[in-house]
Amino acid sequence: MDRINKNSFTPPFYQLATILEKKILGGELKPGEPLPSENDLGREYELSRTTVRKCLSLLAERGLISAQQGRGTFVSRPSLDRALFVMEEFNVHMAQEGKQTGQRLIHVRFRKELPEFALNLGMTTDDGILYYCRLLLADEEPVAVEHKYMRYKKGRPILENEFQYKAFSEIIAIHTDFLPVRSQATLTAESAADFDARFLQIAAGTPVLKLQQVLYTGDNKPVGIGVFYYRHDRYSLVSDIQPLKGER
Amino acid sequence: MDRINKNSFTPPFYQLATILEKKILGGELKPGEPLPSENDLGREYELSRTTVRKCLSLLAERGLISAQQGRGTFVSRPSLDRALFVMEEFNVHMAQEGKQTGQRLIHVRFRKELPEFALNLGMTTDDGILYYCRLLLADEEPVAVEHKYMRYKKGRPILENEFQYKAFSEIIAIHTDFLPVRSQATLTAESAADFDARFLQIAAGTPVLKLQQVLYTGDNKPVGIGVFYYRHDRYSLVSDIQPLKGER
DNA sequence: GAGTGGTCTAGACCACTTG
DNA sequence: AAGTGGTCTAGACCACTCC
Repeated sequence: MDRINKNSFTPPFYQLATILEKKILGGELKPGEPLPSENDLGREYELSRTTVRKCLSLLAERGLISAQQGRGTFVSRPSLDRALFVMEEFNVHMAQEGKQTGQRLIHVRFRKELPEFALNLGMTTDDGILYYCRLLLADEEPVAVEHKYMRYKKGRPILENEFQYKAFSEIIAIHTDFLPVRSQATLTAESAADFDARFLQIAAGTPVLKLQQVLYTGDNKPVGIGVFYYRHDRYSLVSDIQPLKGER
Repeated sequence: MDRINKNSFTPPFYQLATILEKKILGGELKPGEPLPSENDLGREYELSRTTVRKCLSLLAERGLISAQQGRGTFVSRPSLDRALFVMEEFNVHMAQEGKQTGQRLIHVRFRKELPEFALNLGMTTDDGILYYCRLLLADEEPVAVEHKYMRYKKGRPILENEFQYKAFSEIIAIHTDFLPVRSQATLTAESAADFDARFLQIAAGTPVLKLQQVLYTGDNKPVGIGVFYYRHDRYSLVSDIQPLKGER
């Protein structure tokens, strides 16, 4: 049996987590089977229950086990066939890849009407809509086109560089009476429309990744919609699920 | 100041989390600003430091704050412009939408060679490759085509229904000497090839969502590759970021 | 050296499940 | 009634940051 080394630089809860992870991945503990109870694990490895629990919650986060009050903690089905895609803001995403981002404002307009898809999402016009559209660049090359629609009262000027440095939800919070607290996003593939294709420098009809984002207030009214079209050859999402870094 | 109700059904750490979340979303605590120290929060709300920490770790998980040892805990930039897409196995995903899944095995073949893209991913042929290809259905309608390549020794028969009920990583673990412990997946858009388009009942060239999954052993050798093509009108990913459910 | 977050302990009470 | 996980407390030591 592996023991906990209390003089190690890696803390006990993490050591125990790698021990248990090894048993699960190695098949010693099979899906559906219960782990020893928290008290038993504490006795076995000479750790307090709090520490055991911290370890188990780490494994649960990673989808390896799940706890059921009153019953026990059980090994989950293999989690390698899942994927987790974290989509950051464009600037952040590209910075992570070491690329310089730029942007070009294509349109800013005050509109009285919303496009049909926005109405279908439950958004209302009210005092009017501010629409803007930007081309997003990475290392000088076009990567995405974004279209934004937000509820807006005329006469509250927005500086152009706000589009650049503030998140959409911030802009709405600052320039309207609405406070977005919820965001729902949908990701699919689609054919590039003529308009977007032109700015992306691709042929119309080329596949693009489409991200649609809807921001809601606390009472679940949509107050902002963003639609992104990404060139499929310059933007993709990556998920990496790996075992815990084991150490002494 | 909001107080903690110790007789409530919602536990104190959760109550405190909603209190702090409200202050952050409402702008009372602005991005970059420090929260009160854990000890101070404990004194202020009459909770132990452990409980305060549990609350803070909940907010940190949700991206609202981040802690820095020795410095303090700080409010993060607005997180509404992020998105989190969790991609489950096909069966699980469709079950969540209340759909019945089915599948049709298109090909199973023992191959001596790998396609070029697989070689580029660092996969080696060795004793040979098992290739199979399935059509995935939801409520009788074609949704995706998957192609799988795994290192494989001849003469270890696989039952057809294993493809149906076991995850790819399980099949590899059972039928080869390799144990996948790491999975890397990439998501993009692409044009449907003739082959896939036919089975998906769409025109060749139609945009599809492409997911490519590579399974690695502990020493980071690829042992299995899966490629999925999803009809964009029948498959999309959804992310929903909402505030904590506040209660008494 | 004072203050911060990171970890750990030992013990307690609760809600839930099972025999 | 016994055992399980869920929550909380009070106190301790450590590593880190900043003055």
